[in-house]
Amino acid sequence: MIKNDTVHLLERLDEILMLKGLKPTKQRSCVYHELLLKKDHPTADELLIRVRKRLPGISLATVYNCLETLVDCALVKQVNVDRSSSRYCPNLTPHAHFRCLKSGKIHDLDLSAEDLDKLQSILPEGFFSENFDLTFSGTSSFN
Amino acid sequence: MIKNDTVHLLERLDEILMLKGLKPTKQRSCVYHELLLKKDHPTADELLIRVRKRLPGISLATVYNCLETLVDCALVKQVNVDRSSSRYCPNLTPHAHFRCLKSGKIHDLDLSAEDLDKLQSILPEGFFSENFDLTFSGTSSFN
DNA sequence: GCATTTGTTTAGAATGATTCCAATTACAAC
DNA sequence: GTTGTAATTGGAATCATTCTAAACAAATGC
Repeated sequence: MIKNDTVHLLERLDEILMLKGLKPTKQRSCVYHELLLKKDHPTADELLIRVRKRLPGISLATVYNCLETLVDCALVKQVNVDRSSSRYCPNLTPHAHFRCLKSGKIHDLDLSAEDLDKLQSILPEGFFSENFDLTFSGTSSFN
Repeated sequence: MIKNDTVHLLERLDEILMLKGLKPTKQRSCVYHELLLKKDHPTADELLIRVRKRLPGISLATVYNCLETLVDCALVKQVNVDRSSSRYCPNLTPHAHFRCLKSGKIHDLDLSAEDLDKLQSILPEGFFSENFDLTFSGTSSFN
């Protein structure tokens, strides 16, 4: 059975950091922990406020640094919608985003293997995609 | 037969502006014209340089204003990839974007009705999309 | 144990894209 | 022609993010 809970993910962070020659600091751990706790899509500012409950002295620059590290470690995805602040998301399963124009909320839409095939099939010859970014906007009944 | 050339599109701009109670100015016309001339995906800066060949006195603020108006008139799409400068695109047919990680170029990928259906089919119940934004990144043999 | 090294965090300054603002300018209607 | 309204302009302001230099912390070698 695959352990997939917060504790396990936090351990995994430390392992990955070590492997990359980076240090497992409490700032990195807390930023990641806070992201895992509430899987909405917070901005760096919002995350700063949450993380400061545990680490009152942490700075915004550090939150940005930690997030950059987490993205480099492929533990977190950076979500950019329009030109507003980047949002960060610990959901690593392939998914699209849906932005509700009424509530402003961003929902994850998990994608099946079939969905992924559909997306791949859109690519014409000569284009090789490593990554994609799919964001719908409209209205959702799940606010 | 549908007239679809630059002249026609420029006339259409003026009509749409009039209908919206906005004025058909030479700045708006030139910015749109320049976008139609070379269908790459210029940023506001790049467009400023091009437009200044005809309208040497135009300011960056005006280029931004004109682009905003064009986007409001649904004649131009604003393309945001990551957090870099917005790019502007006069291609109104439904399409996705492909960013080549080698050349940095952005290619339009035109989408068939079938492709659009595939995208729609990704949406779960309760989500109603008015708009989508699909950007692939990877490598392309068309540089 | 203590000094050294190296990576990390911090606060504040700097940057870059975009928007705002107040003053002109350009038309259009009277 | 004067008046009114919207558009343009240049520069200032804003916002998110990155940079910088100094302080800090943890690991290593002595």
